[in-house]
Amino acid sequence: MQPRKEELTAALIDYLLAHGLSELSLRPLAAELGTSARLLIYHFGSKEGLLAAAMDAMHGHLRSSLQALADAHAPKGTKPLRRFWDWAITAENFPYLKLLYELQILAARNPETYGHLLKNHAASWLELVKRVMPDDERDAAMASLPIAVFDGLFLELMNTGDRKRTTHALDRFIGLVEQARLHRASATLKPRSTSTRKRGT
Amino acid sequence: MQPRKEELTAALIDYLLAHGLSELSLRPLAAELGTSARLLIYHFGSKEGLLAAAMDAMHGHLRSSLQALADAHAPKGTKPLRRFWDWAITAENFPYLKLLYELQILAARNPETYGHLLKNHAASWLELVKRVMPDDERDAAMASLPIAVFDGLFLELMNTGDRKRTTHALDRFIGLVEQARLHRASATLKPRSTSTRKRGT
DNA sequence: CGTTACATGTAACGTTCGTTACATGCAACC
DNA sequence: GGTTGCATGTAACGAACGTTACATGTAACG
Repeated sequence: MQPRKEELTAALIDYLLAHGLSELSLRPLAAELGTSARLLIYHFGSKEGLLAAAMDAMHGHLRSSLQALADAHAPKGTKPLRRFWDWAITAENFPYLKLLYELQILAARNPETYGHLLKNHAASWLELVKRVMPDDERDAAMASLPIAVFDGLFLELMNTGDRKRTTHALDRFIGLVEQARLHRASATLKPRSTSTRKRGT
Repeated sequence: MQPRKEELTAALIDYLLAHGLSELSLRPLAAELGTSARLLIYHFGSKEGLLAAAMDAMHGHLRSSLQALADAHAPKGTKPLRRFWDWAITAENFPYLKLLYELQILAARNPETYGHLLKNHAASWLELVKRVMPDDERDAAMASLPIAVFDGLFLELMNTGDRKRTTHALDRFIGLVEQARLHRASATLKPRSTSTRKRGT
């Protein structure tokens, strides 16, 4: 790729992170990048090619950042979901994820316009969650739940900006799951009063 | 309101439910409604007025439907969150909520364009959740959690259409909360082994 | 019958959209 | 030094956008 195109792609990403996808227009974009609509088409072929290049670069960035998260050794006792959350709400990563959620909504309504841009990150996230989850919780419904909690809290963070409350709520969820896990473990060790009692009648 | 305008509003709502907000254009809309862009402006004053009228009617519809849900007597033992979910994924209500989520995302990015249309249903939902929640769980973080679960699962339902898995995941969450509640209750009745033990050293 | 109010049709306005035609600069390479 | 290839400027294209001007139809009411 020509160096000029790479420069433009980087600036383009910043623009998209700041302005979103739904009202993107070549001329205002070009004005802010200090170039012209003519050149954007020249470098990227079309508006769709421009978006594709930008989203490709974004996915690359996110993938390497996720890899760095996976490589870093976890502070002991920190739950994976919480680590993922902390990673996601970083000043650096938050705008990227925000844009992905926006894209997901747009793609749900207009697949022919935005579908191409959406690598199936939802599916890959689900696999990621399943990988870190204990075996006894590895069914689709239980894997959906942490993702939904993450999605829902991230949405609320997008709309309210309240990092403290959303993070607190996530910790509550983690606490619920942990408590259930401990409860289940103790019930297995000494199956005394739980569900071994005959059903009433 | 003139009768013709009411007819148009009803048809307009159907169109918006089917096509979404982000790519709305007067002429295609008018063509499908069997009228003209000229008349849409005539009746609604402007495109923004048209959207405002449509969203107003939508909120009215949702409010009365929610009221009906509140008035109906709950099947005994059904958790409020599950009742709300069942209500939300109804064939009738689902498109409305889908549009509200779409609007919320768009408004988060372009408040000046879509902000007006967004009655603060997020806040009112949060109040609703707080109202049905036991006292000991009534802090903001714990109230955020059911909403986030609902939002996240609804998002996933929007994107995958998998009613079964998302509903199952919701039941899992309800189970977690219920289990924690029971656990807490028993710990209160016989505070024997939980947290009364001295911290180790 | 004339007036009034709602409704509609035709046509255009000015703007912005993505895209293209055409010409030109600039640096490197043979 | 001429050729080649990337980069850029100017200008316009046709289409679609929201909106408006102007004329007309229709039915109710005095």
